[in-house]
Amino acid sequence: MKVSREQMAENHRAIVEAAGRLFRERGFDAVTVAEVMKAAGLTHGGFYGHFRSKDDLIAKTIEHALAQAPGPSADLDGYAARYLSEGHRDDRAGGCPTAALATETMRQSPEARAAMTAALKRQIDALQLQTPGTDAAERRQAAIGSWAAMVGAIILARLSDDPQLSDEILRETRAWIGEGRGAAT
Amino acid sequence: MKVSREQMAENHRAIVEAAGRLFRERGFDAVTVAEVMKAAGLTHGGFYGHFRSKDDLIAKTIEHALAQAPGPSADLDGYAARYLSEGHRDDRAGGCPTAALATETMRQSPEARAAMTAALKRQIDALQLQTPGTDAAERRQAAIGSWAAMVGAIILARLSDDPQLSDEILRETRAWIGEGRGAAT
DNA sequence: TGTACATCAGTGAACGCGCGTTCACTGATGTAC
DNA sequence: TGTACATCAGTGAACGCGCGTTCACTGATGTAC
Repeated sequence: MKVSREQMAENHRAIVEAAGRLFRERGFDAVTVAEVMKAAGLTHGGFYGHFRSKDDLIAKTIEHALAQAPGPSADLDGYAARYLSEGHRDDRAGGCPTAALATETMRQSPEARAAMTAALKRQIDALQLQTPGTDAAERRQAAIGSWAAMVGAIILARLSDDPQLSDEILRETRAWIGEGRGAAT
Repeated sequence: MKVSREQMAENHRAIVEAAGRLFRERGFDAVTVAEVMKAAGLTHGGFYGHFRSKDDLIAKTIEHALAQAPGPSADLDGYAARYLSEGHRDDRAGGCPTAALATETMRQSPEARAAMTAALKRQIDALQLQTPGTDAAERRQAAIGSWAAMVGAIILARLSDDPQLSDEILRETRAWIGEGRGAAT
């Protein structure tokens, strides 16, 4: 059952996309190659025509998901409001790859970790551009600090089995970031 | 080879302690029951005399590790300086259980998640007490915001394969948290 | 206090299941003429 | 443009390894007398 070149490219994309959602939702280890293939509408045997190994899929999936993730195009507060929304918290499968997979990626292949680091640098640079203020060092500090707070808050909000606490973490971190940090110095 | 009651209690403690270090270092899935028992100086067969299952061990280990973790006894800045130190970043096995295991614990048993949530509440309350300011709501906001930033920064610093970026994240987040947040309002 | 024996914590071989990976096969694609 | 055939993407059965879990056994503990 050979398929056309276009169909094969489309299948490849479907595999990476399905893996991206499943990995973010359940983690690398809990998702099987067969599950990913099934979610992509294929059978598990064809997997090795697309990837060298599950580790290879993981690395490629991380790169793809990070490339897809929307960067901060609005102002810092607007971005934080979207990032720290209940909608984002509840959409782990479609949300920020860093928040969903950072801890596990540390222990993956060097390629996977390098892709995450590169995305982290891009994110900090992009946030710095959206941060108000004239002093570049000060804006970089605010970019790093607020990115750390956003990632930490989403993780803690998802962790909490108490919905009120979860909402509070999002709300208060949003307010804390927007509190005119730079204005204090 | 029956052992004395004291020895058995000591063995139990050794298992939980070894599991705590191994889980924080490599994650729940990558650590085998046999490895934990070996690290505790025992053989794998005896495991089920101490725990009902690996999941049971995970829940008990999380509770134990969280109970052991030192809370913020100093002022907020002093605590942040220790938490965001290079030493803590490099000691994943002995460091903060939340930073090491939060993402994976979300998908574990309800007991494990509940233990993490309880620890999160305790941590926020304790941080609030160490936060300067008179307005309680404002201090709680600072406690939540800075805890999110601390957890996020340690995770991002550990993720980065670029040592300079990693150091910078710790340093700038420390400075950002200490920037006299409360004084701005 | 000393002795006999029941208990039971720990041992290590074995089991069974699940998952990553392989492979012989199928049949649609796409190229050569 | 139409036809014959080589290619090769996808299929699904099978393999083998590793890990959680079980179990018959061992021998030290600790209790009954």
